[in-house]
Amino acid sequence: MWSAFWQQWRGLDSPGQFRKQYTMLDQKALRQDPETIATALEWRGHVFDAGAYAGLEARRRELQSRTEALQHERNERSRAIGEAKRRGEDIEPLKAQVGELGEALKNAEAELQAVQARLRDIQLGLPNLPHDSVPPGADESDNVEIRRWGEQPAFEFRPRDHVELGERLDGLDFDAGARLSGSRFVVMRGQIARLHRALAQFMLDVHVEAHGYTEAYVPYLVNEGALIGTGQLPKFAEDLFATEHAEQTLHLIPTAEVPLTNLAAGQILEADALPRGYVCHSPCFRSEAGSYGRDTRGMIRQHQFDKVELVQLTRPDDSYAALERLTGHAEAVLQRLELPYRVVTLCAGDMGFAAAKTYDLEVWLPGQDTYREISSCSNTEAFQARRMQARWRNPDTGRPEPLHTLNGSALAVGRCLVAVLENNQQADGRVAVPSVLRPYMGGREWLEPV
RNA sequence: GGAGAGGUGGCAGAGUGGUCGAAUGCGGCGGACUUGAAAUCCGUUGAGCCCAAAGGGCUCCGGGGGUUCGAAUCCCUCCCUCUCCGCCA
Repeated sequence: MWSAFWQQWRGLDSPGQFRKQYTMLDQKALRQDPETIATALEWRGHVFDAGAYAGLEARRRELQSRTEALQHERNERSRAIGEAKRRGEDIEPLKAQVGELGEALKNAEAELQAVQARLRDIQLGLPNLPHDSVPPGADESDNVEIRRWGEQPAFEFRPRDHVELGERLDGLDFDAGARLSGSRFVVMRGQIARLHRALAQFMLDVHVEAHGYTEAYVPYLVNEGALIGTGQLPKFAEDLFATEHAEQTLHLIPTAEVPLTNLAAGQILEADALPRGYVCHSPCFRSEAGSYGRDTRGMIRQHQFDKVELVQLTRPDDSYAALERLTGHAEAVLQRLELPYRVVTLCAGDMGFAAAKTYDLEVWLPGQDTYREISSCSNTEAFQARRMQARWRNPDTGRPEPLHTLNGSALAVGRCLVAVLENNQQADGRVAVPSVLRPYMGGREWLEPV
């Protein structure tokens, strides 16, 4: 897998360069204070053997010094041969001397490479460090609700869930999805398909026109380099759908965050180019390995779903303010749709691999009588930026430094459709079209049972 | 898919075995000249890593491998781009 990956990653390639690349945590910190890092990682439930790492790191340092000394000697001697040759002297004795050097150098280089590969593997497997403001905890139950918005609708009847509503509206067909592709696929038709499209269009327009994001259209198949950059690989390959094409592996994107964030890969952006924001509507493909039996009913958890994704690139000192803004942009969509929701700060143990801090937006679903995740907004700080070499030129130092990347769903279109159906249902089975969506629905105010 | 050409620093573009991290031009930055600007002239201008106090060293000319004392330069292979033909939305 690795050789193919390196080949695919252009510009981020040489042995000299990959030393610093594809690490998520700061190399210097890892080197200088692995114990502290181990403690911080423990906090989010990851075991890191600091002692073993420090040992490997010491070995690397020794090997690198030795290798570079040998390279230096080779360069010197080769240069001397060149000069002797130009002067017309006999170079055979000189050549014999260097011959022995070659073997030692070859061995040193091979050893160094092996150690570097091991270090890289460890580094790539380490999750991000939680930010100081992240609450401790092991799982979902330790997440902290920080605010609620909107009123949960009071029904004078037993509210139906979206599966039932979708059936009565003749627009959600899970059987057809299963016949075509298998479980966790759905076919939408008619007024529901249109509502789905309206939601995506509406969200795009809000983010472009009101929030200033740049709209993007991206590939839905990406190479392994991109997935390493954002942190899906090497650890979470089983969550992805893979394709083989022309002897290279491409994966279906699990989120537009992957292509969008990787737009900055290998780049050095000028300070005045930040912050930069992208919005993209795309399908997302997830194998949902390990979630057997969970959310099997309805379209809460599908192999394929649409999402409008926000990505921001910021200066490091601005990323936490940007996280608040970005979360607000996602909330704005729910507010305009008049859907009740709450905001939750994920605890250290519940955060995704790349995140330093995450807010989840959970929308009220009457059919389930609970709040369900509809958006996840994260600051990954420099984690992804280091892996993909996304940098900015810091005017204070004049040097290229990793920038910060953020991402958030705004929103998951399928789950949003579910929320609209369930929250806006009437006793007679009709569903009110939120007023902001009516222009996208040909002025239509109601979805009517067929 | 077939035939051909090519991938070099922010861009353009030289370099076909040795002192090349790389000519030259443009762009950028600093300075001179100018009331200011333009023009002109001078200087400067890639990234990463190692040891480190200064300083020294290593790596990178699409990726990987090979030949060689020595590779941007030769060989193999993969990827990408362009032109023509075919096909197609």
